[in-house]
Amino acid sequence: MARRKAAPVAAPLPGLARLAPTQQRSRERFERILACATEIMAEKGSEAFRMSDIVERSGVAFGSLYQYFPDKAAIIGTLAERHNAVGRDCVRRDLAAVTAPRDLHPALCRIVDSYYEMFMREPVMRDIWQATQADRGLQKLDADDMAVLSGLLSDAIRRVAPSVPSATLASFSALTMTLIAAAVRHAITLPPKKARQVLAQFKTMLPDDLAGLA
Amino acid sequence: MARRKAAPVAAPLPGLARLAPTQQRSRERFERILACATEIMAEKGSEAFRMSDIVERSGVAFGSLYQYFPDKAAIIGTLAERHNAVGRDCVRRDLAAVTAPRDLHPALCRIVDSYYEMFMREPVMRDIWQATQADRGLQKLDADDMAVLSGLLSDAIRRVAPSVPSATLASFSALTMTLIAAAVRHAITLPPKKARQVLAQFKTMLPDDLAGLA
DNA sequence: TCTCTAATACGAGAGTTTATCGCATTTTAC
DNA sequence: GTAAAATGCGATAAACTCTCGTATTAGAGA
Repeated sequence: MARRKAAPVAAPLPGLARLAPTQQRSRERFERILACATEIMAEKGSEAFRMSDIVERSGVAFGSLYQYFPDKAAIIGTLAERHNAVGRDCVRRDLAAVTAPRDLHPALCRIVDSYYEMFMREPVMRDIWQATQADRGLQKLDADDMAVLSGLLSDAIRRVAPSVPSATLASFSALTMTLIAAAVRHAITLPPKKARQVLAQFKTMLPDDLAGLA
Repeated sequence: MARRKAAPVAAPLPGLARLAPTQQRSRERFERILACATEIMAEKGSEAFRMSDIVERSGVAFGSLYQYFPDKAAIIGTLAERHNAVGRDCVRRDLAAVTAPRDLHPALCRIVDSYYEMFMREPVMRDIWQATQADRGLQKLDADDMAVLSGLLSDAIRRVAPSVPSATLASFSALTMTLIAAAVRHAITLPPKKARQVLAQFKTMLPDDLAGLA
């Protein structure tokens, strides 16, 4: 990071892109930058990902790059946030099916599968995630995402078991989502067959009733 | 990273320190560098950790620093490896008590507690871990550590249940250790009281018999 | 169509940080 | 005491990220 003086375009969301440009052309370039960034990360890994790579591949100059994104972390952050949003949609969808206490365990299992398939479909997600772990500001972004996921799970459980105490529920949800994320990130490092086996094992460890929460 | 020409001291372990210097004085400086690095990380976080900070605080010149460590990652790697070794000792000790299948669950619970207490005793471990996650080479170091831990668990189970198939056992052990690490890293972000509650919840999710492995 | 203004684009180079190299100093061996 | 090996040093090369003044382009109004 070098010196910083003025924000030339508009109020930036912390760690994310500057406010969207108004002209059509620039919106296209914005997307082009993100697309190139994704390609480069997929090819070279998050570690070797350089601003100069994006300049070279996208044809967008340094100055322009920094008109769209306040810094390098913002590019990674924008990619991460898009993927996180996809993940949140999966979870929302899988939890929507919970209408009775006994639906919970199957729903958690579906989330495990959704998450695993999402990572397998977009291997670059792993690089993006690693890049977010490397930056304090971006770690917060993932922490916030986890908080939302945890909230979604809490809401689903509350729907079918209103008597569970709030504090217990919050702790349980956060832990469960953390473990699901950890298990899936572990699984994607394995060959697919092993991965399925490991995830099956993991599903048996997920709670299949709400007794522990009472 | 800049250019590299020759390894002036000796064959470096990848990601770690160069081979130990022979003289007493230099061995002391080596430790001094690591001690300062730990302090700086604890104070400023892994993100803001600079080689120039170490030079300033330790009084060791740049050239000398790089005589002991091939690069910045090696300093972090050396710290990480030391902490990992402590963790492995905990696990070894806790698993040594397993002499029958029913000892397994209590042993896993003890590991959870040992790990949590280790992190609480040395908060800088969290920064060191984050720094290792930020570097591809160091990620491997943690992966290797996890492989060892997983192996220790496999050995313990094999001792009391020789009939469990190897492949199943390996998958189970790797998953279990991964989940323990994830749960503990989650817990240390919480206030201690909540953390205990979450870890207690987690322990109930750990398998308490070996039926699932048969 | 022309013109004016704001938005967008540009890239040399400033500012940081990591890492090296050749020479100076200290330790060890004999 | 002296030669050789080990260790110490810091200016500076190299690799980055990010900025700033200027050039170009788009779009609204005449």
